[in-house]
Amino acid sequence: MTGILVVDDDPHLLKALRITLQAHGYSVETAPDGRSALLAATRNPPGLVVLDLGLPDMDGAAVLRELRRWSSAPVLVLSARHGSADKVDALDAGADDYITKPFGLEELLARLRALLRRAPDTAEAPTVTTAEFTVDLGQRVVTRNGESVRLTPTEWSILELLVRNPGKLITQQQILSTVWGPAYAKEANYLRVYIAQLRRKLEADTGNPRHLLTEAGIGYRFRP
Amino acid sequence: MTGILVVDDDPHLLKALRITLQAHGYSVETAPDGRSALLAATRNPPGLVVLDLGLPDMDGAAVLRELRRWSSAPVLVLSARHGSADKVDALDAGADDYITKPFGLEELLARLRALLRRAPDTAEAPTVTTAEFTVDLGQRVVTRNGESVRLTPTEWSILELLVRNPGKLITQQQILSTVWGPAYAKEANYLRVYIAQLRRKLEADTGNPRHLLTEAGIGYRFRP
DNA sequence: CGGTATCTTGACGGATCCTTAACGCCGGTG
DNA sequence: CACCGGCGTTAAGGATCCGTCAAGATACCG
Repeated sequence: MTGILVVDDDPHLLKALRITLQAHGYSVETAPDGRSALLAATRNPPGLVVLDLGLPDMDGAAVLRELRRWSSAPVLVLSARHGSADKVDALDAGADDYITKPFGLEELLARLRALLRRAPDTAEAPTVTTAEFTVDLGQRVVTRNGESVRLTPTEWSILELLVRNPGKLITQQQILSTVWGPAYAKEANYLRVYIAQLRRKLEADTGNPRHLLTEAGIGYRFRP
Repeated sequence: MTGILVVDDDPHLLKALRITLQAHGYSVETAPDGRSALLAATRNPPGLVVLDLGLPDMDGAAVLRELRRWSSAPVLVLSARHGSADKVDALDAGADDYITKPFGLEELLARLRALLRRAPDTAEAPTVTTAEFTVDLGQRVVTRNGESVRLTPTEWSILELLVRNPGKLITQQQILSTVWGPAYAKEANYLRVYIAQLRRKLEADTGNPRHLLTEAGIGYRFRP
């Protein structure tokens, strides 16, 4: 769910945009002026910014330049001014697109899609590290002592579930029903086999596991 | 010096754009219709495309889609049509910007700068190298032992997808749906055949692949 | 219209993975 | 101390998946 920051001093337009964008699956934040826009962007970095040029407190271009000092998020500029010089200034100040009011919502949405299509994936590649091995959830690689470890699909599913909830206790039923499906919630045998295989591949001392811990009678837990 | 391909059926506009763009330091190629545009783009991949929607031989959107099959260069669409639906269609077909005729040259140039600012540097070598072969993503050329390797379009699509994500595991569904389309997500047979062909052309020991690795039950992975 | 390159489809042996069962260990319980 | 349930380990069978090959279908080009 991409986060969009909408900056405009017209409350009606702000409300309309918020509703429309949220209806299309975006997470929306709004700001009525430049100062609060920069504050909001710092507090919760957006994936895209819709910026009106006519703000009460500061020049839109100034907001743009300030934002560009640290953010590379795409910026779509709204403006009531049709002049060529205004467009050139905004685009050269770091804006990625420029449309004039009044505009069609469909066009705005299409331009947002085009901009987001280009944007580098803000989706971070989480990689969990322990003293003995590292799990790269993005690349789907497990490394131990510098060498990559071969995991079967089932082994990976279990490890991923545990690693995505570090320190948290996952019940056997949870593992079984997410990996094999709800119908297999009673097959605790499977788990014993696969946990053993994971330990053999990842733990130094399989007898005394340090990261893949078992809670007798309940489930398992991953300790970083 | 970035290469720009300008596609328009109006000779006067073509000439004016060529002169203006060259004056601003771009290298310009022109095409009067869709067919020759695709040909020119294949022969000399441009860093950006300016595309008129009203072409004599084929629909502009069709040219766009065909181009997008292999090129990720930014596309700026020109059109005489102001309708919202036209803009949405073009943008969703893969265009990055859309301006209506008549337009100001200054605005066009500013929008080109904004697009090129985002585009991955074609100047830097988008070429991936392994111990045994090199893949030039810009020129669409694969070299092995100093000799260029002939790849079919399908082979190239698969290799490109894998090479653009080095070390990352790509599932069979991902490959099938990006290369053949989402409807073919179940045809794992195709993959087996084409992966075998790629290995025969690129790997020294087909039985022990060193770069095109298979992850049983999941997908494939490219190791640099 | 003929020829070439490419894509699709099917079949087979071999490798990998999942399932299942059996056995030993440990801690708790009566 | 004997019993028992839960867990770890191992290995064998069967199911699934993969690599390979080749023939037929299709698209492309002169």
